[in-house]
Amino acid sequence: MRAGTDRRTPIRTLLAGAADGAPVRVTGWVKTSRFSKNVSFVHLFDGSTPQTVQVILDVDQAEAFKTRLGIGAAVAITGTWKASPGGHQAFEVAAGAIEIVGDCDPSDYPIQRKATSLEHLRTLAHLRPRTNTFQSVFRVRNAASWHIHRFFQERGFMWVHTPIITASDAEGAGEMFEIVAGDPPFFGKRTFLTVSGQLAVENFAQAFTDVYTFGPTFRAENSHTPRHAAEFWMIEPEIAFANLDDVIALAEAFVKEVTLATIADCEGDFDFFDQRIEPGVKAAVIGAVEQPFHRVTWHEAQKILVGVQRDWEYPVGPGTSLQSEHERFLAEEYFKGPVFVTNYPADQKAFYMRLDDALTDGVATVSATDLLVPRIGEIIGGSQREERLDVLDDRIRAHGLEPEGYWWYRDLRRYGTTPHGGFGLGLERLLLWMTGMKNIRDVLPYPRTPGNAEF
RNA sequence: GCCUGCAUAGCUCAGUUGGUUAGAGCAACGGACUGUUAAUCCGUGUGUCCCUGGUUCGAGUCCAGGUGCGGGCGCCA
Repeated sequence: MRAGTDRRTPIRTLLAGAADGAPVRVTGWVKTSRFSKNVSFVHLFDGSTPQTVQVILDVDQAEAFKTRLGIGAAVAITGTWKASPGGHQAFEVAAGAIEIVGDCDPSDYPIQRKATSLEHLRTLAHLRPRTNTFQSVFRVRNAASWHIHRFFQERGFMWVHTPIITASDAEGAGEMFEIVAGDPPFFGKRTFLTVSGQLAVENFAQAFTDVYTFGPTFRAENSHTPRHAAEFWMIEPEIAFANLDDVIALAEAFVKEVTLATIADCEGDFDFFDQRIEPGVKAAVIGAVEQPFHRVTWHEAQKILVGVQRDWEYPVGPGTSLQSEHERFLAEEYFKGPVFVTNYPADQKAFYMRLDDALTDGVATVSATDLLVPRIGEIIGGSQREERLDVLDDRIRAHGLEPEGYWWYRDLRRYGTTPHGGFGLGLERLLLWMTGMKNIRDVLPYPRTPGNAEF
């Protein structure tokens, strides 16, 4: 019986430099295998790296196990780490003992040793993590999540676990899923799944100064696009004693550092995206974050759009709103990189965004910003918050809401309030941008979209 | 929610103006061969042509409805 410490050596660790001749125990799943008269090869993956490890079988081992070492089989192999005569790897495992831990019949295993469409793999959400693409996607998702926390923690931000269940039924960010448990209602009032932790986290910013949330968020919108999901993960920092410029500076530093650190951690995965998913994406993303992000006011952006000779599907200019086609033009063609659009008309934005002191071209604006990136469009929405109670009340009423319903949010404006702000960033949209993946359903482990919650 | 496209073998697809036994590549399986690398070569099998109804001598093909999936737009992250 093996000792607990001998459970396995991750393939990533082996490839990073195990000693020649060292005894190893490698566990994983068969990626491919080739059998011939003299020597046979089995390639294993275990999720620790995009690379496989090659295992060498002698004639007797091949004869004994060849029918059980097809794609998908779970195996544990003890053997020796030794230099490889083959051209594609420096070292390999010479098999000693071979254990078939879990058989897998290739004739009806849904994952094939060939290219398979992402659409088809969505119907195999339980098995697609074993494919190259999803191995890379979810390693990158993990690395990005880690660097998101690291970015904030290194700067003294406190992670606040804002509630999933909320009674704020008008957070202004979309349709909500209602919780129907209990009759009378379990919580004594109507409750919903959160669409944003922002209102809740603002309170903590007025106590801990720099805070953030990072967790699942829910929208009951009937959206059918590659960029929308009913359940997604959002990062929402909130900072006190801060204005819109501080929020933008934070957002820019955040996107840049998280992106570069994630790519540095997952070089092999990004090489895969670059070669198989979106040619050129790696250099384009790195290039984008090595320069200052552009910045333009909403009114300036409209002037740019009006000056372009183009048949817009939607109108541009004063009184219009930025549509997807306009956002993509600004990020992809005009600025050719990430761009912050600021100071949107007040009637286009949520009630909690701070009203600017002066009108622009006769239009009331708010200290809000969206970060637009090529291919994706908006990945960040943020603002300075309205800290003046009388203005906030006017804005709440202007949105057809009742100030009384926001009594605790309003309280913050009465007791030692500060100028403050923050932003929300969709994790999946950041991942789409970094990796070149095209559909949000392919960067969520088990995507929830209208009509789809099978897994 | 609006608009639009698609549905044929395990997967990706072709299938002509409606015509008789519906095809290819890959995968799988069998064999040969090879320190192989998405190996290569030879061979083998594979179908509720999404469902229901209609038109027709005859429907994978045309029509209607339904179902499923994708894409564009809106909402937003």
